[in-house]
Parts: sequence; C-alpha cells; structure tokens
Amino acid sequence: MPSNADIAAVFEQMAALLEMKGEVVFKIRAYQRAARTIEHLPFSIEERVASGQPLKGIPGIGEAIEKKTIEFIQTGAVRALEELRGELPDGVLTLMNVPGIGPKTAMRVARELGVTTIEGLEKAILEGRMAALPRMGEKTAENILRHTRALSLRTKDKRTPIGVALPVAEEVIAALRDRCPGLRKLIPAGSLRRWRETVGDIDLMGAADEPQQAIDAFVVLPQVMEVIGHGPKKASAVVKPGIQVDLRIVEDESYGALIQYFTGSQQHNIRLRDRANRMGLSLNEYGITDIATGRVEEFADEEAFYARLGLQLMPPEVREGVWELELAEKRALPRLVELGDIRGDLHVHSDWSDGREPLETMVAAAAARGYQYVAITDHSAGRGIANGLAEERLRQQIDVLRDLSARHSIAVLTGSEVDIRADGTLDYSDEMLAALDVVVASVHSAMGQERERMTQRIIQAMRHPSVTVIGHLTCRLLEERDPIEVDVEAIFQAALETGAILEINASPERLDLKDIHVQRARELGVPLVISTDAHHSDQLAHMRFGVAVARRGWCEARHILNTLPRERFLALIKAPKPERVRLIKQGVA
DNA sequence: GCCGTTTTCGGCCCGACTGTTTTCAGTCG
Repeated sequence: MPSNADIAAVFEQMAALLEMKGEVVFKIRAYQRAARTIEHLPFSIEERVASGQPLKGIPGIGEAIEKKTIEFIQTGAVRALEELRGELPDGVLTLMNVPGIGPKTAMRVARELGVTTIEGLEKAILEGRMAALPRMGEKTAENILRHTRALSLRTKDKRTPIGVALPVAEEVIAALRDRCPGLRKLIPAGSLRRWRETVGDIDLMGAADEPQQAIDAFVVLPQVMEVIGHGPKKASAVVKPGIQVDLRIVEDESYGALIQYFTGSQQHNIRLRDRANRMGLSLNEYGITDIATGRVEEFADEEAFYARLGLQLMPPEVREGVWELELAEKRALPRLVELGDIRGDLHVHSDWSDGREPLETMVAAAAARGYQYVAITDHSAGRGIANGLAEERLRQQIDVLRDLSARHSIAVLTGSEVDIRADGTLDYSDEMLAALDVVVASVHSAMGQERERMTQRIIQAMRHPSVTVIGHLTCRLLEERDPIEVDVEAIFQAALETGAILEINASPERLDLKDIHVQRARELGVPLVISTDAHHSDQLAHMRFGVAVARRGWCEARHILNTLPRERFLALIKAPKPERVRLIKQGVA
C-alpha cells in the first residue's frame, strides 16, 4: 500500500538519476514537478487508482507518469527506474544527500574517484583527491567535508517542526528590527509563511532603503552561529539552535513581488510563471516584465501583483500549486477560518493531572483570550504516569469547576481526556462519562496494534454515547514518533455515522489531524474542532498552529464547530448523538 | 514528460551566490 510520499519518492529518484545521465532538463523537471504535486495532494493516489478514477487532470501528471504510478502501485516497482539504477554507479543518490553535492558532482566523484559512500567521500577529501578534480578546489572540498560531518547528525531532508522554527524566526526578526531602524518590513516567507508542519529552513524577507545595511546587521546577530553566504541583497546563516536562515532585503517598491516569490510554493510559482508567459509576461522577485517591451512593473504588495495576473489574492496556506490558481481566477476562493473565529478550547489540562498550572489559572487564561467556553480535560485513571484522575477525584473536580464557572463569564465545561483502552473500552464507568460535558477519547497505549484492530478500537469508542471528540487521532509526534496504523477513511465514515467529532490537535508537536486529513474530512462533511491540548496557560496560544492546519485543509469557519457561539455549541454537544448527526448533516455551523 | 483562449509541436521560471574562473558551471531555492 504505497503512500503518496512513497510514489513521490519514486519520481524524485527518477528525476535525480535522469539528471545525472544528462537527460534534457525539461524531462527532469516534469518528474520533479509530478513528485512534489503528488506529495501534497489532499487524497490518496492509491485509493484513487483503486476506484478507477484517472490521474490525468492532476497538474503535472500525464500519460507516462500515470502509467508508471499504476505500475508502482500494482508491482511495487517501476521498471524504468530499476533500469536507470542499473546504468549508474551505486550510491550516487547517497552522495546527493550532501548539501553542495548535486548530480554533476555526484557523478564525477563516483566515476573519477570511484567513491560512492559518505565515508569514502570524506577520505577522498582528506587525501586531497577531491580538490584535485578540475573546477573543484580547496574551499569547495572543505565545505563539502563540513557538510558530511554535519550529516552524520542530521540528514539534508531532516526538517524542523514549525513549533520550533516559528519562535526562532520571530526572535531573529525582533533582534534585527532592534538593530536596524531603517528596516521597514520583515516577515517569514517560504514554508513557514505557508504554515507547513515542518520547514527545511527559515526564509525572511524584508524591505529597507539600504538593503545592504540590514544584510550586514544580520550576519553579526548574536543568534548567528555560522555565516554560509553574504552578498549585498541576500545572506544565509545557521542560527541557534542549528536552523538555516536565509534573509533577502529589497527596496519598498518591489516588496510585494519579493514576498510573493519567496512564499512559493515552488509548484505554485512554476504554475504562476506558466500563466504569466501565456500573457506575454515574465515574473521575478523584483516585479513583472512585459516580454515584448521589456518594461518592468513593480509591486509594493502581493494583492496588486496577483491582480496584474488576473488572480484573486491567495492565502499562503493554499499556495501548494494544485488547484488554487483555477479558483483564484474565478474569484471563488473560500474565506478560510481565522484565529479570531475560535470561541473556545476543548482540550485543556491542569495540575490535577499532568498539566503545570491550577484550574483557576487555565480558566482565567482562556477567558483572557476572549473565549466563550473552555473544557477542562485532565487524564483518566489509567494514565498513572500522567497522574490520571480516579473517579472520586474527577467528581471533586466537577464541583470545583461548577464553582469556577459561576465566578467567570466564560462557560467552564467539565470533561476528561479518557483513554481508549487496547480493547476499545473506555477508562471510566458509563455513569462517570455521562456526568461530563465533554469527553475527549484518545489512544495513549498499545500503539503498535495492527491497522484493522486499531481502527475498530477507535470506532468502538466513537460509538459510545458519551464520547464527544476523538483526540489526536494518529498519535504521531512530529519528527519523533510515527503515526499509528489506522484506516483514516473508515474513521471519517464512522464520524459521520456516530456524530463523534474529530480533533485537530494544535500542539505543534502533534498537529494531528494533519492538513491532508483535514482536507479530506472537510470534503466529507466530518465534524471538526481545533483544540490545543494545553498543559500550561502559555500553550493556549498554540491555537494558531491548529488554525493554520485547518486553513491548509481549506476549512472555513463553518467547518470548525468551536467557532460556534456558546449557546449553539452547548446545544450541539449536549444533544444525544443521533440528534447531533442530524444537526451536523444540516450544516449546523 | 507535460501542455494548449496564440500552439497536438515547440516551447518549457528565474536569479543569487560561490568558487573557480577571466566568462562561467554548479547548486540552491
């Protein structure tokens, strides 16, 4: 059962090997483009093929790539790829993992030095054989050596979770603004601005009268550990704790074109350029050039830039190069859900279990965010390690919360994050669960169960009359723990049937559901909430990450139930489940 | 290999930086 990522990897490798062979660049790009498109599709290619739907129509996928995709799904291999592998030296793909080594260098190193491993490469550099190659030199060899050494700790495609990268970006921005009064604008661009769950590096874009001053100030910031490149308009550096930051500064007039260009995605830009070409225009980061006259138009903001191309401004979160251009042309983009639409948080811990602050603090912080409701959901009894609450303590907590609710304008909902046990039963009695306003049921144990059993386990919990929400469905921890094996499509169907709501867990370590799941859930009409799983009042601010995931799934406020005002939200979660199913089908939000 | 409100053939995104070169190739995004 190949995932979209597996299929994308096949075409990435095709592209890399064709590039080494010296194939025409356009063929290479076609494979790269297909790979990246497939990686970001909101549906499973494997399922689409199984249901007999064509792949043609997906941008960048034509006859040849469709055939190879089907071949891969059916046989687990692609003959053309195997043949290419046979023609080229073993290990060249490994060498290409080293930053600074592209296809040309990888081939020369393999052919002329007989080196096909990272260890062999390091040896060749230390012995001076690398620098002796034509158009190679001491500095190039030295740089590559530095990268191979870093590689033993981190690979080229090791990505940083957005929850780590965004605060780093914000810190650098603040520091640079502080030292550079002439800096008029400065924002994160790239995958960070598109709110991808992980980023490869941090792109910062700005506008200033004297770009060079800002660039020079950047490379000497205390956060900078190592300067990689430093020119008049652009610099790259590694900042603490080891993330690469690329900074570009232009003058005000071309700021719109700059941020458009560097927000990407690459696929989005390639499609945009394609469109511009057909209009007789050429795009770059400084503006739009009329090819016939050579006249350059500059744009101070993105809206005007897109308008010149006949397009509605697209939120960065949807710029993945799949279907947004068609909708922007028809001015049919949805108004995506915003942080300000959120009326409550439904997954919050306190120091009664493994949270770090008292109930009072958490409730006051939720009220201070302007929420109309908040649910306290400490762990259930079975979570010994998280100081889960025995039923008696939970009953005490309910009393305390009733009292708190009376003293605050915010509605304080009683709740629990109850374990779904390995056999699909829940960790409290039915009477206990029925006494709660909000029951978030989550898997925390026996995560290695096989797919069918895990799926049935979760569906059994969804059918329980008192279960309101399923928490962090796939249990993944970004770059730390793989998701559990679960049939997400079956879970979505069960959600529609049972009225169980699915959580978008906004904790930046989780982001679970993830963007493409949310996109699919939205298409099916599956009810969703966004919750922070906060263990500290500061973490209520993680809501922004969850909202971003929903936006990447093209959700409007009506798709997210905790955008509902208090009375309607309470009516919904207190309705018996069959009634809730009916309300949700009507489009309650 | 993909694609078409100029085209089913002939195009295909564009520039910065580095290191090695005296005009440019390779890599990256």
